Amino acid sequence: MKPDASRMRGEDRRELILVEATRVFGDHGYVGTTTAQVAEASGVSQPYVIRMFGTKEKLFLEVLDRALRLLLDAFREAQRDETSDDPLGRRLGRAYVGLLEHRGLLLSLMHAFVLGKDPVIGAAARTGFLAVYRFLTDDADFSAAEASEFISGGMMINTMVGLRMTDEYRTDADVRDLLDHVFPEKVDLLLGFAHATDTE
Amino acid sequence: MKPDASRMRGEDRRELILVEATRVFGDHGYVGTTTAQVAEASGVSQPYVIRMFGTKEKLFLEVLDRALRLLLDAFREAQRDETSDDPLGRRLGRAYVGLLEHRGLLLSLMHAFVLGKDPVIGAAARTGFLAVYRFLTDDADFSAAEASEFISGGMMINTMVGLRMTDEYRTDADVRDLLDHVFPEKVDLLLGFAHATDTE
DNA sequence: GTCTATAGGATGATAGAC
DNA sequence: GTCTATCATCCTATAGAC
Repeated sequence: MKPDASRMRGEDRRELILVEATRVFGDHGYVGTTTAQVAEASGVSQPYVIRMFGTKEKLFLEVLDRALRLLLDAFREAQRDETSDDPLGRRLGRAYVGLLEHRGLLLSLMHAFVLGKDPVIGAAARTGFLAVYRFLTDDADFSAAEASEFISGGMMINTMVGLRMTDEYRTDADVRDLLDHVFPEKVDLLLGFAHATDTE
Repeated sequence: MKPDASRMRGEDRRELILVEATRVFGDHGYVGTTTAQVAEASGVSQPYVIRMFGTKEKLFLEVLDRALRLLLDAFREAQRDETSDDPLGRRLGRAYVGLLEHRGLLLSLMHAFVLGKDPVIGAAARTGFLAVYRFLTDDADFSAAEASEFISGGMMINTMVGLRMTDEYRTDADVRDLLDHVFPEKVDLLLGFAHATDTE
């Protein structure tokens, strides 16, 4: 389970730390995460994390950047995919929920979205958010109303995942109702992927 | 501008601190907020904040509790209001956006929603979230789908406010599009209330 | 490249005066 | 009730050895 940071070269190790950082930031938020937590999860020393990324803030910015890249990549692939005859909106929705496989990815973004007050993180968050919006309107040809509706559903999913509704409350009838209507055809996927992962 | 904490009695001062704490927590999040910031914003000493609420965590829980109470109060009043012939959904939507008047209220809730991993805050957040959902389905007679859609719009609003889209980006055409479609009839209200307030 | 040791600065909470 | 002073802890970042 614990990643083996030894016998890895630069690029791989960097990516490993970014993966783990994404998970920890997703669990505890930007301020709530310590570089020591990221280090332990990655199997390296805390100063090494700082050495590699400069500051905790820069590390978080790289996490955000990677998250956005993976998000837009997934969207582009879903758009290209002609094997399904589902409408584009549904394909993009599936791609979005599929991102839950990358633990902490959507939640790290969400944490950034609510830190808009922060000069550095806020600016990055706004830019990233607008990039997604522009993809929907420019590349996916969504109307403004469609894009807004799609993103609303995404923010709802992020919230449900952040609340860990999928963990402890999966037996609650209200939650099942909610999940069923947030994303009917992907509840199982959502439930399967959204499990909390301890990063203590 | 700065509240005058002197010449106030227990209850008033407690409420004042809760108001200021709501604003500061909304800006910086639970972990990102220091009790010293809350104290300074309230015009009292930092140890006094701790004295009055016990711990930072308990203070935040009281902020959440108050926020939920105000939220449900606003919903109940909107439901009772028969002066408008708007449908209930629209009246509730207006009530929700009106809560932006209470600076940091929706954002403090949002910060709690993404901290579901935390044993104490997560539990409170889930309970509060479900209370809102139950109001919509039980009291407002929304279907599960309608409730989900309504809440999705709410999470979208929270995100836009958290991103401070309303502050710096109000000239951006994409943002105007977004805002126009998130809540058409209340964009002005949203823009008017959503201004960041420095709580340094 | 990666670690150990540690400095330097903040923060939540307590003690105790008034 | 409210403040000042302060402690103990934690955390980011640096220094420097290997």
